[in-house]
Amino acid sequence: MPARRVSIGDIASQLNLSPSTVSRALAHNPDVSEVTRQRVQQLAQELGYQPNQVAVALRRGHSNTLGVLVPHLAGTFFPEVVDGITEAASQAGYNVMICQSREDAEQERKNLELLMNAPVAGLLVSLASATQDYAPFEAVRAAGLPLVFFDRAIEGLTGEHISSVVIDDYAGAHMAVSHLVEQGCRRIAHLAGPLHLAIYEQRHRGYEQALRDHGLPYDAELVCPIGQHQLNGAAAMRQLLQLSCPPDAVFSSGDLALVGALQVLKESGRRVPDDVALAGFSNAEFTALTEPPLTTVDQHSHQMGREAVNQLLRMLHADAPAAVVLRPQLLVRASSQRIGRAQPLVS
Amino acid sequence: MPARRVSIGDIASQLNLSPSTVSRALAHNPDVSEVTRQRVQQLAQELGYQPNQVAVALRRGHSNTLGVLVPHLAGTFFPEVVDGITEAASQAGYNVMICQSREDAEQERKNLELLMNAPVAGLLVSLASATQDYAPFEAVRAAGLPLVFFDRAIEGLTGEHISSVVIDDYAGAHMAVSHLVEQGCRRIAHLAGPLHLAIYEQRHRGYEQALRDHGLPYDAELVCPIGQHQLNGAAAMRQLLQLSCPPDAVFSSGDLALVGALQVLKESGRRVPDDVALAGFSNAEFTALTEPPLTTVDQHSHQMGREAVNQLLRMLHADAPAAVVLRPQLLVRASSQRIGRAQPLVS
DNA sequence: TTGAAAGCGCTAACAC
DNA sequence: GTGTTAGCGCTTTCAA
Repeated sequence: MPARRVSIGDIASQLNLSPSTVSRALAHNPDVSEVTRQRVQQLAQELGYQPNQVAVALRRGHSNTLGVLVPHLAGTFFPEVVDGITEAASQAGYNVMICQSREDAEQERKNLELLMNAPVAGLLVSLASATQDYAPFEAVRAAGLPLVFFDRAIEGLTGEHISSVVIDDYAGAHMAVSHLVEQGCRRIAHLAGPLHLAIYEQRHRGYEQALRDHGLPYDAELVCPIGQHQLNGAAAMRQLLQLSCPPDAVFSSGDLALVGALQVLKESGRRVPDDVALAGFSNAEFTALTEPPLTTVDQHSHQMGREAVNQLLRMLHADAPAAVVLRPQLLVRASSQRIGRAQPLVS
Repeated sequence: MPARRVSIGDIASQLNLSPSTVSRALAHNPDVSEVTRQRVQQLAQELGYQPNQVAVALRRGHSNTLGVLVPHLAGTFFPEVVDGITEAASQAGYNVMICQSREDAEQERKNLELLMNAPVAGLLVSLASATQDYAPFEAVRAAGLPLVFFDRAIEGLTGEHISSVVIDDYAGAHMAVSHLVEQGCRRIAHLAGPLHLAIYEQRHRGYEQALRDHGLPYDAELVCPIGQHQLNGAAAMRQLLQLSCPPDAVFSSGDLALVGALQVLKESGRRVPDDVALAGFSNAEFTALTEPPLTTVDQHSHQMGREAVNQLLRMLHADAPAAVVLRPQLLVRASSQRIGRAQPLVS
């Protein structure tokens, strides 16, 4: 027989007080006398009183829950961001409700609706790749609900209560490619992602500009716009090796495609990084486990989550929205390090 | 100026009806006349009426939200389980609230409290590794809230509304080790996890029994109880290679330690699988990316999530609790395949 | 077939 | 200091 939850009314009647007094005592309202406060607190403790958050939310008109909507939880990126969100939210006394759109616009719309009715104090959203229609987000804006986009934002959508936290993809790609040039590479291929997605377009731009900044030509035959999967990376690498003048380095917009390229290079007898140097993007877990370990661009995913919560909290305190751009970090590993490295153990 | 949410009262007054009639019409209550129902539905549609779920939950005394509590979202396992949970819950009309205990008992207690007050219709929990005190779970049981443990359960805790869904770790380990024996391995080492955790203890038992079942001796010097990290696996492998009679195969209770072992083997000039065959546990993403790809035991994580929701739904429909044990699947890859494989491309 | 009224548990304005 | 009252939005008796 489950023990019925104890309510403020229960405490009130046991103490011959009114519910309001009990409520005030529990809230440390200074109006209530010290004696009463103590009596109430003690009994609440004994009875194991827990406030009914639903009633509180109904009364207040808002809850202390933040809604999170991510495309998926596969790979390492989104789980790490969510981790950062959870951590920061919990420190600020908020809890977190997580939904997945599974990269589907319709599912995304449903989840938005669900979260708005949950209800939540604010939303943290990373767009599904399939999203074309931004009407559901207009609805969020119309409702005046604070909204922070992270990683994947809607470029045009701004508003009183809309912020964004993204990474500087352009800078990340520029750093990686510049590094390859500094290691002596002169023909740097690019495994691009789908260029209609902003992040991949930016990385491509960073690649192109870095080449120009170092006086190297941009050669379209070195750019492979592929889906970011291992097999695609392998296929693209095979094609690149067929060129009359094959590349001496590869910069990939994703780590998975780069692993495919690495495998093809090793099969074909090329040495990495001596014959072909490699750099990727995302700092996926496995990049540290390959041989050689892969140079990659870290996206500060955990911090992105924390920062997104910060922005949301700011807006909840009626501060102005902001567009935060985080600077990524290049992790140089053996796959790209030609100069200044230790000698190999086996000659 | 955010448009105020439209409520049942708003619809009622616009239509000169009472709130109760509108509520009934919206709920497809057969008592209400067809005409009225249509008028109400239409206006609700036009005004974009969305029920306030908080009010509904307060009224009903329960919500349509399921609470999920996981130790963390790193790696692939828990995200995949959560994915399965989300999918199944959403199909059944429930939404999901996810919390992380970060492997910390105190955080776990707090989150349980939070979810119980959220409130949720039921709980899906995987224990934090640090949890010793099961009192918070007793409280859940006392409250009569349906609870499903997945992957990491409390062995002793049973009750009217407590189910569990776990994988058969013993069988998984037994399958992997039997496979190694069938491939001709006779001295099989074991990189065990911390044996005070049930899953690692079970895997160790499966390892031991598989040896006995094939008439092989159990040799304690081949068993390394280590933390499941890459460096630990590497260190353990180095030690194993020092033995006067080193192993011809390694079964690891985790994939990460196995990667460490693989790297040490390659550095030392051993061939995998010809000199030393390898098998791991978990089917981590990177096991398909190493060279050679690693044989490993898949835990059906996605299906575990779906099954956990099924069990919860059953209990919500007043069915009896159950203890479900999923059978894992051995994925044979090149790291263990000595016989019946294609000849290598390069001789 | 519809309406009036009560109440889920809590808080805040307003009395006293 | 404390109590009274009202109401958040919804559903569900009960009465008409």
